[in-house]
Amino acid sequence: MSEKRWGVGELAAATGLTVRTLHHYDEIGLVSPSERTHAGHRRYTEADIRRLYRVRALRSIGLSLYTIAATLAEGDREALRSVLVDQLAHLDAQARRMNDLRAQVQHLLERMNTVADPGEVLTILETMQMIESYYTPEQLEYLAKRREELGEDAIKEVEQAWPQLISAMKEHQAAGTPVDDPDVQALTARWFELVEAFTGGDSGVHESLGKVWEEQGDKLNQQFDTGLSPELMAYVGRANEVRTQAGG
Amino acid sequence: MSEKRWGVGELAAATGLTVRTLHHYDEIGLVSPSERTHAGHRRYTEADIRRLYRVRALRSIGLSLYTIAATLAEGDREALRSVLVDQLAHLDAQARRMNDLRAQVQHLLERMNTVADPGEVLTILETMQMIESYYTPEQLEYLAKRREELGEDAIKEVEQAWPQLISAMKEHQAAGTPVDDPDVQALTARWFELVEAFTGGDSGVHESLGKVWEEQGDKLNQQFDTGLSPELMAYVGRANEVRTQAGG
DNA sequence: ACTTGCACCTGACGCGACGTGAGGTCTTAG
DNA sequence: CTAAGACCTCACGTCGCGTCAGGTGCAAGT
Repeated sequence: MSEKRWGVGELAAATGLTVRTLHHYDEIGLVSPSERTHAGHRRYTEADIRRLYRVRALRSIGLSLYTIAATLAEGDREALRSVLVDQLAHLDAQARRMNDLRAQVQHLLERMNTVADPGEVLTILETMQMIESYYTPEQLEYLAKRREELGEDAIKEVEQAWPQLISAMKEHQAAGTPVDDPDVQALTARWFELVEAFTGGDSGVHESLGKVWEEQGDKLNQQFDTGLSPELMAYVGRANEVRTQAGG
Repeated sequence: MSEKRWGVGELAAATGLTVRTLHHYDEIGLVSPSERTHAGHRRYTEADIRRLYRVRALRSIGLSLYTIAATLAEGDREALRSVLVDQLAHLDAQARRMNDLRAQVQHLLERMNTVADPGEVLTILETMQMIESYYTPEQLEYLAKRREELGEDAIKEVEQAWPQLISAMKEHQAAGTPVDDPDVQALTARWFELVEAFTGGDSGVHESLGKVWEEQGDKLNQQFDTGLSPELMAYVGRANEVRTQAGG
């Protein structure tokens, strides 16, 4: 009746796994056959196969073999729920990462169309990385903490606010609006508000950005047509002087 | 002037990488220092560092070190563009996979709330996998091909159509509507239309599903309250007999 | 002169989930 | 008696480094 036993090859063919995979699961003790023939051949019972199916189910949602082993060892409902919840968060994070990367790659491809010299394309890459690495590890750690404190939503809001702020500021600068104009002053206040909200008032971050700007600003300006120009930065700087003198 | 050279530790601190990483890049010939001191210490030139920045930029968008090496070796614009395009597709696929997995996990969590016995939760897992593995590799390959032919949108449409179809059919069955009722016949036609659209008329797939149904139908019915009951399957079967006799 | 300390070196194992042989054993059919 | 399968056990390769372990070169302090 239920005495039927399965060999590895047979089981592999039935489940679509490879023999090596079953060997591996046996090696690490995740799914071991209950019996062996006198020749040492693996003989899987129905119970073994049920365990195998559970393992595959948990694998199919992306859990590691280690986690699966632990979960099946616990065997209770809450253990399973908690790994599923963790996995949900993990997959969320992964999906977001992928989307972010995707956006970067697409951005880069679009930029490539507007640049003539092939060498410049690579220079863009260099510069991208340089800006990132001008943050020291401590600063990066600090920023990461801020990110947690503020929460994802707040960060996204800030990131979406920036382009609008920049373009508004650009228009004023292009139109020659004086820096003590109320609109400009409001925008400037908002500008530094965002910067401080994001950096937490860490002046080291500002200095780093200033440093990279001195060295790379012109290049950046040439290549990133939608970004910040040195003129704009100077304009904002003058506006901020007026602002701080007025306010302080 | 430009005679400054950098040691590994110095460079590591400046870029935020580890010394080991720089060693690794040197080992595989990806970024090697142009010089060494007489003591064998690595001395990186500016050109080396520019190469390093390019490497990190390409890494930051998820390329493998091997791909980066190949791309930088080619050095031309089209090579870069093509790897970026490939990477875009790759990231797309990854993101979709993550989202699919996420959906599955969430689905599973929801199901867990409606089931009492912890053992049953694991049985759900078993059954999920069993259904999948009742498809032979050839069948799976075939289904994958169909998926491509039909396109993602069509598949999604079908998947969304199923629950509605099932619940409508369920109501008729519960109400005792005769199987030759025009509404029921229309629903049945749609039912098998969807099945065939999805499987491409591969009867092997039907047989597999029939087989798993005989063995697991009752269990499935107990655990998946929103799904298909044997009674409903029988009802649809009878409706289909009427349909095929009427049409053929 | 000796020690301490630091930055650096090479070499080698470890991870995760198997793929891919290599080389030997057991069983069955011809 | 042999050839063909199906099975066995090592054991190395993958990828991008982390993490020791053990040794060298050089400058400052004792």
